[in-house]
Amino acid sequence: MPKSALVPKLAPQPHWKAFASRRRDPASKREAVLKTAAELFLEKSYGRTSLNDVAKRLGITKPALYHYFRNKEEILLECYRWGTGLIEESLAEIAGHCGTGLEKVAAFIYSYAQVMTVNFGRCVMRLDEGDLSSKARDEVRAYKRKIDRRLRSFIQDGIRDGSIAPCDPKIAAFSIAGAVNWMCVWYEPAGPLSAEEIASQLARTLTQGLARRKPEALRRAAAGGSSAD
Amino acid sequence: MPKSALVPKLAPQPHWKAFASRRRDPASKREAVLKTAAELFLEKSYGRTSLNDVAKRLGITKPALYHYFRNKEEILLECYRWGTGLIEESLAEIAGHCGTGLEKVAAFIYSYAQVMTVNFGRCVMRLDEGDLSSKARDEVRAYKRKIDRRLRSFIQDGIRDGSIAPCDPKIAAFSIAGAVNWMCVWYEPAGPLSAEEIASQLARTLTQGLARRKPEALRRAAAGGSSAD
DNA sequence: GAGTTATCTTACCTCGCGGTAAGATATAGC
DNA sequence: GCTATATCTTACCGCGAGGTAAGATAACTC
Repeated sequence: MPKSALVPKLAPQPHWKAFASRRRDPASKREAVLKTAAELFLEKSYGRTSLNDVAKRLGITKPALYHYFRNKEEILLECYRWGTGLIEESLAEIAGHCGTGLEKVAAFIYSYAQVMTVNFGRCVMRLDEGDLSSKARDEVRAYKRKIDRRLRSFIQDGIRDGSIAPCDPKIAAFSIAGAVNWMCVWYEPAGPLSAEEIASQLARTLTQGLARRKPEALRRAAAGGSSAD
Repeated sequence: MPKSALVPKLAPQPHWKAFASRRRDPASKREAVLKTAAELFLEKSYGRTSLNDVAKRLGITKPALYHYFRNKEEILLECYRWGTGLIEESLAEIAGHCGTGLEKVAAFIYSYAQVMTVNFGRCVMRLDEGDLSSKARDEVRAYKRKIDRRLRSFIQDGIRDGSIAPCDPKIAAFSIAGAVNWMCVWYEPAGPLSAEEIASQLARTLTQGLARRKPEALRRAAAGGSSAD
């Protein structure tokens, strides 16, 4: 199904159909609500997105939404949960890999960057936690802290095994997270850069730095930096 | 909520006094409004900060604010302008320095990070542009693009003069900007890390990378990196 | 096909926001 | 002091938001 070249492309098509009929299929309708809500939250922010906006894009009316969610905040929280689920997945994958700390950090950057190209993933880092109730906010924060701890531990591993230069793991982790999270702001799916391209460039720049390296140092790092042991 | 008695510490002291008397001093009162507004915008976001909140913290009532600003958005825009002014200052300073592209990038990171520890500076990168009218948004965006172009040109200089490894300047600039901008989220003035400490660590990590370098490569880079002492 | 139930709509409520009108009050100039 | 003016307050308006009540209607079950 080719995208019509003339239409600005942001224009809606697919999961509107979820509500085309009144057939009983709560699961997929709930999902449709969530996806359009995530879209709108990213376009206009949570605060400026009304439930009427969400309903209109789905071709229904506001009160219908209340058959699938208790209130507006629950929609937001579910977006967060879906997104953190995605991150969890890709993080679990890395945990399996063994290698130097530096390798694990690079893998982290790579897969985390990919998640930041998916709407639910973007929601996690781009939407404002302040819109959540304090209970839900605690849940999300706990999750984010978990991610942060993991990244820091990779960095500490790297310092220990000699693949990473001594540094403050806290600041290093924040700078990596910041660089990748910033994708939420500038990345556009329709843009010229593919997710993989960005992910690998980010991983390289952040681990190797901007500064030019001597060829042998480069070779060493590319090999995994583990040749010293 | 009980507030006046045992407020945490971020709680206000100084420029509340600006409105203690009704002496005619519009300039400093306007500034006081701006500073408390910036504070609140960072604490609760623009959308969740009502003009009543601002007024209350200043010890006055909402309509009094309209003697100093035409509307809420003007307050926000002035916060942006103040912040971009700060960035402009520190950027102009760097433009004077000559050196390798890498050195200029390091200097950029260092001083930009410092701006991100000041409330008005934080406003520029942390507040949501979507809250501005389209005209004001264009103004702010143009300014941000200017900063981005400048950073990219430093990177391109570095690639040309050999101090920076070949890379996509766009992605490199975004990753640097992201890492530093992220400070807006996690930095706390009362925290254990000083602004200088963070700034120099960021400059080092981003230019040199996480990966350990061979001594000679390190020496070479250190000879060209003025900000990492 | 009839009854039941999930689904969705129309109409409405309340609340807090940004913003305004009009009046009170202190300051500044003489 | 007296006046004029800048400053600030009390009272209010309209709007759009999130959310609810109650009824219409389509889809399933038997």
